[in-house]
Amino acid sequence: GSVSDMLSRPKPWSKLTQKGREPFIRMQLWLNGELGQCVLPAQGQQQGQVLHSVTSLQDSLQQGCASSESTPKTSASCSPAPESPMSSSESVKSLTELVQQPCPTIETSKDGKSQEPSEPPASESQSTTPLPLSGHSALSIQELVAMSPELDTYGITKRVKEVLTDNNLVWLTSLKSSRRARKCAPNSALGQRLFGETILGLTQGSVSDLLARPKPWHKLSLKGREPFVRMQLWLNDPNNVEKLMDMKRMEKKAYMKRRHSSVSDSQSCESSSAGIDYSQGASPQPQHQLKKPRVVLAPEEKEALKRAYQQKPYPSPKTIEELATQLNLKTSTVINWFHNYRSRIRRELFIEEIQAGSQSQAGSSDSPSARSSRAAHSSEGDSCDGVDAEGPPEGKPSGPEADEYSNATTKSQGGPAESAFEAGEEALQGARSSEKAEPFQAESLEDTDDEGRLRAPRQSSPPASQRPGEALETLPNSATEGDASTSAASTSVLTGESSYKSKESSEKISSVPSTSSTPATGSQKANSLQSLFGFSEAASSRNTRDSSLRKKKAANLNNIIHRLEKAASREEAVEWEF
DNA sequence: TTGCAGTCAATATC
DNA sequence: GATATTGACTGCAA
Repeated sequence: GSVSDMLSRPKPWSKLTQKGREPFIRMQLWLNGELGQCVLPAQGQQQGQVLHSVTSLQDSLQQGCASSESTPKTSASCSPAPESPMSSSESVKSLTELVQQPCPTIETSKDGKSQEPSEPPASESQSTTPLPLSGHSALSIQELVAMSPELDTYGITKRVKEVLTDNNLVWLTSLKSSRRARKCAPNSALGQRLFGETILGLTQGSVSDLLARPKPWHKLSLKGREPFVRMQLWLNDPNNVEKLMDMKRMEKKAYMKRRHSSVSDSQSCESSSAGIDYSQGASPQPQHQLKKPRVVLAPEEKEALKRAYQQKPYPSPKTIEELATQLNLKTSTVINWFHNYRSRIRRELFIEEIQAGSQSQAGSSDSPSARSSRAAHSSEGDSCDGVDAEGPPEGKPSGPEADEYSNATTKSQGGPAESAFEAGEEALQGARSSEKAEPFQAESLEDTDDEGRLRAPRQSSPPASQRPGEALETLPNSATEGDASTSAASTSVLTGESSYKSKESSEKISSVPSTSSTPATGSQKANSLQSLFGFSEAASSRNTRDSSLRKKKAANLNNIIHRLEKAASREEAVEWEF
């Protein structure tokens, strides 16, 4: 079915995602008949710029089949060529790299009209993929990732941002507040988009996210590490900026050319139905109709979801349904929201930790990644992980950080106990008096049929006293009413202090060995990688207590609830309440 | 089945 | 117009 659809209704190259391009690459490979010849021709100046990657790509291709790690199921259909004897990742790279290579000769439109000119920036930018693999062409990016030492993800992104901003390639939020910075921003900044497309193979949004909220190395999967390895390689490339500048110039040139041609050909373009120019921003009507409108949650809905999250980071399906019903949202939307929120909160916490750490360790290039790694070798008592693992001394007051869980989790919702629901306090003042008697309880959604706890009319913003989830704020007060076993848990959940030994802690502990064992010591490749990446690692692991406390609290809250709930669901699901 | 990692892409924000 | 945000999706693992 997919094949039929693809053959009858191919999407233009410029509209295809990397994954979507894969089948066309495969078809092209198949059409070429010989994988070694399937290196897609680079155009003009781009060719030189992609020389390295093309060379390595050819190396890879000549090894054999261009299978894809991401699509192992289809690798059999790829080509009869044998798998590379060197390593599977060689062939893995080939297609992955291919997808990022220019493909001007591939015509995906049915009428044979090349789509390439329709969006030169995309195709051209992708054409370059100037992975500085020179000297390492035998290594695929996956190999590099797999064998790379632990990288300082935060440091890398910091340096990338510095390099880009120093060269006026991008301008970042941190600079936005400065008018001077805005003035300094180039008129046509190269930006995250081109950097992402050419260097990382990611979209602008992903790049932005990645640069702003890098995850620690030890928490990244192999795939997740890839962009950082690419960034590191790019940083190591002495001509990185020049290449990007060239790219920028080419893109601008192509843009001007396209614009010029589009103006002169506007008539024909408009009249062309088959060759609809998808990339011109004039999305075709049929496609537009097929598009699902993006769901945008209203602030009150978000608030309600956040409150629900604070009660139950891992709501049961029934709770989700209740939430969806009462917020008039799709169940999948609520599910997605919880997934995304949990995921993003974890990253927020990491960033906070970094920032707190960097503040207390000015001038240090330390990173949580590095810290966690060091902690594996350091004494438990004072190391970051040791602290994390052990948590704060029992009963030790958290002091001013008591409300940082919420700051980390919702940025504005106060602490888990008294301050846990301070967000929107003013708007909710009335609610407290009027509806306090009927607090929202996530669990109660499951156990009762109470209505009116979450009223979030999608069309209009309700008055303060009727805002959805408002009654949630009273929930913590009821949380200590559980039985003895739950009481302790609830208390810890509410205070965010005790019982810190949470999943997060154990996760971190378990992650330590993995990070410390990343490189294969003694391996020549590993050694060369060490020199290749040349990352610096600071030696300090002190003063991470404050930042780790935040992390502890949030992790504690989220995971204790989840674990206890799971345990409870096995035994006394009905009685379990917070 | 559930949760997560990673990512895209539409949209909001600056 | 560039960047930030975020809902949705895919693939994977437990």
